[in-house]
Amino acid sequence: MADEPSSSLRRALDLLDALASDDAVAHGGWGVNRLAAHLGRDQSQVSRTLRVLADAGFVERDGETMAYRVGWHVFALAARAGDQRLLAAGAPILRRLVEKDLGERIHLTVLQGSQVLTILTQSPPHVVQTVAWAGRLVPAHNTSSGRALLIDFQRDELQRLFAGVAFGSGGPNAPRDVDELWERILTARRSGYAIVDEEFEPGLVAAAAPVRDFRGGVVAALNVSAPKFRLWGRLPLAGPVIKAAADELSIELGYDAARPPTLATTRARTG
Amino acid sequence: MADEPSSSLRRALDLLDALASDDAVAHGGWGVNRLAAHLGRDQSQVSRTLRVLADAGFVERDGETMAYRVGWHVFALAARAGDQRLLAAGAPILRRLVEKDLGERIHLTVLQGSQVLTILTQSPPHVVQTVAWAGRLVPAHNTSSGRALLIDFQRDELQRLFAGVAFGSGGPNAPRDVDELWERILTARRSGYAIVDEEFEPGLVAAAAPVRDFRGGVVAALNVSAPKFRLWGRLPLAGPVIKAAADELSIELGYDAARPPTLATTRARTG
DNA sequence: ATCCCTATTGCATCTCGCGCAACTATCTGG
DNA sequence: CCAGATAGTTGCGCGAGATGCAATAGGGAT
Repeated sequence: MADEPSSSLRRALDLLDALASDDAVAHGGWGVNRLAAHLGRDQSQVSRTLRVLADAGFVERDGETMAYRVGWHVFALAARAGDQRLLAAGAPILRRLVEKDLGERIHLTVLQGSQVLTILTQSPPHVVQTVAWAGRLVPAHNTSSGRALLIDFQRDELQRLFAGVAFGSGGPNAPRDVDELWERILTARRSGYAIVDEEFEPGLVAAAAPVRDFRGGVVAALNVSAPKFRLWGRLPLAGPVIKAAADELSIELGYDAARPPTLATTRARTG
Repeated sequence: MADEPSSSLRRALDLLDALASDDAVAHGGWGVNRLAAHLGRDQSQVSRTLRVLADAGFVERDGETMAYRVGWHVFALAARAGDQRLLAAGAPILRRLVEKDLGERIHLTVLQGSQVLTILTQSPPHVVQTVAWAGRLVPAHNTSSGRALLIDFQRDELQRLFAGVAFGSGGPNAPRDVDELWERILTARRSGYAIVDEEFEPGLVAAAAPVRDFRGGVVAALNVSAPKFRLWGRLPLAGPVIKAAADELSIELGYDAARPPTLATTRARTG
C-alpha cells in the first residue's frame, strides 16, 4: 500500500491532466517545452509520450502552433461510457436522497421525444405499492422532470417539439399550451429547479433539477414527487436539495460549471 | 513507418478503450479476467495497470462485482477535449436541421486517422430506439462524412492515410480502392457536399458537407443519413441544405470564405 | 471437503522508458 | 548572413519498471 513505483503510465496520465488545466486550455494547448517544464520532466520523454498519445488520438496537435490538446478520443470514451456512468453514479445519489434527505420517491429520468422516460427509481421503504416506474413514459409538459429536461430549450424549439402533442390531460394546474409551458420553464430557469403543483395528477406535487454531462447539455433530470399533503410544506426546501444532488451528479459526469452555459445536447436515450 | 514498439502506454490506452466498448458498457463493466482475455494479455499485468489507472481515477471499480468502469477522471478530461466551440455552436444547428429542415438523423463528425468519429447526434423525436452513435468510429472511405472530411486531401495524402486500410466492407457501392475514393472526392469537391448511396450499409443513403474553422481547414463534417426509400428523393435538396448549415457553422468558427486558406493544415499521422 | 473461477502477488527476466546531449528547424535582431 | 534564442526530435547507454509464469488467496457452488 505504501510506495507505488511511480509508473510511466502514471506520468503519462499526469501529462493528460496538464493539458486539461485551465492554463493549457486557455492557451489553446501547450507545446512540448511548456509541458516538460510544468511537469518537471525531460523534453525528450514528453515528446515521445505525446507521440504515443497522439497516435492513439488521446491528444491532438495543432498543425500551426505545434501545441497539443486533449483529443477527441477522450471525448469518445466519455460519450460511450456516459449512460453507464449516469446509472452507476446516479444510484447511490438516489438512495441517499430518499434515505437521508427527503424520504420520498426519487426518480432519474431522460427525455425521449416529448416524453419523459424513467431510468432509475428509489422508493422509501415504508411505501407499500411497488409500481415499476423504471421504463415508464410520462408527458414532459406537465411533469417536473420534463420541465427540468427542457430547461435549456428555446421558444421555437419548444414549439416544434410539442407540435401535434395534445396538452389538456393531467392535473388541474397542467399548462394548457406551449405558451404556458414556456413561462414555467423560464421560472424554472431562474431558480435552477422546477416545482410542479398538481400538474400531472391531482394531489401530486414534485420538484426536479437538470443533470448535465461533460458536454454541458442536459442529459437527465432528478426529481422527487409525493402527495401534496406530505411534501408541499417541505417543497421550498426540497427544490434546492434536489438541485444540489443534481449538480453533484453533473460533476460526476464531468460537467464543468466554470464553462459558460452554452449548449443543450438533448438526445434520447435507451435504458 | 513500420510497427511501433507498442509501448506499455499504448497497451494501457487500449485497456481504457476496451472498457468503453459496447460489450463492456452493456455488462456494467468488465473484470480483470475478461479484460485480459479481450486484449490477449496476462491477467497480472492487466490487474497492475488497472490499479494505476484506478489510483488516478481513470477507471473505477464496482465494489460488489469487482468490475472496472471508466472513471470520473475521463469525464472531467472530456469536458476539455477537442474543440468545445465546435460542439457549442454545432448543437443548435443539429437540432434545427432535424426538427425543421430534414426530419432525419443528423451527425457532427471529425476525422480520426482513417476513421470518422461522431461527436454529436440528433435524432428526430419520433424515433424510438436511438442507437448511441456519439463516440463511435466508422470508416471514412465509405461514409458521406468521411468524404466531406477528406475533401481537401491531395491524392498522395489520401494514399498515405489509407495505406494498410482494408476497403471491401460496407454497402454494395462502397469504393474498392483509393482510386475510386479519389474520384468520388473530386465529385464532392465540385458541389461542395458529398452524396453517398449505399456505400456504408445496404439501403442507407447520406449527404455531408465539410465544416471549416478560421484557418480555412476542414475540422468537422455535418451529415444526414436515412433509409434510401425515405431520403433518396429529397437527397438533391438535402445536399445543399446540409452544405448551407455547414457553411453557417463554419462562419461561427470564424471561417472567412473570401480569404484563401492559410495553407491546408494536414496533420494526419498514420499509426 | 473438492472443484472452479477470479484477482492479486513474488520473482526472475529483459524490454523499453529514461536523461543527457546532439541535432534540426524556425525566428529574431544586429 | 551569421549569432543567438526558442522549440522539437533523435541517438544512445543505462537501469527502472513492465512482463509472464506460477503460486497464493478469496469466494461460490456442489
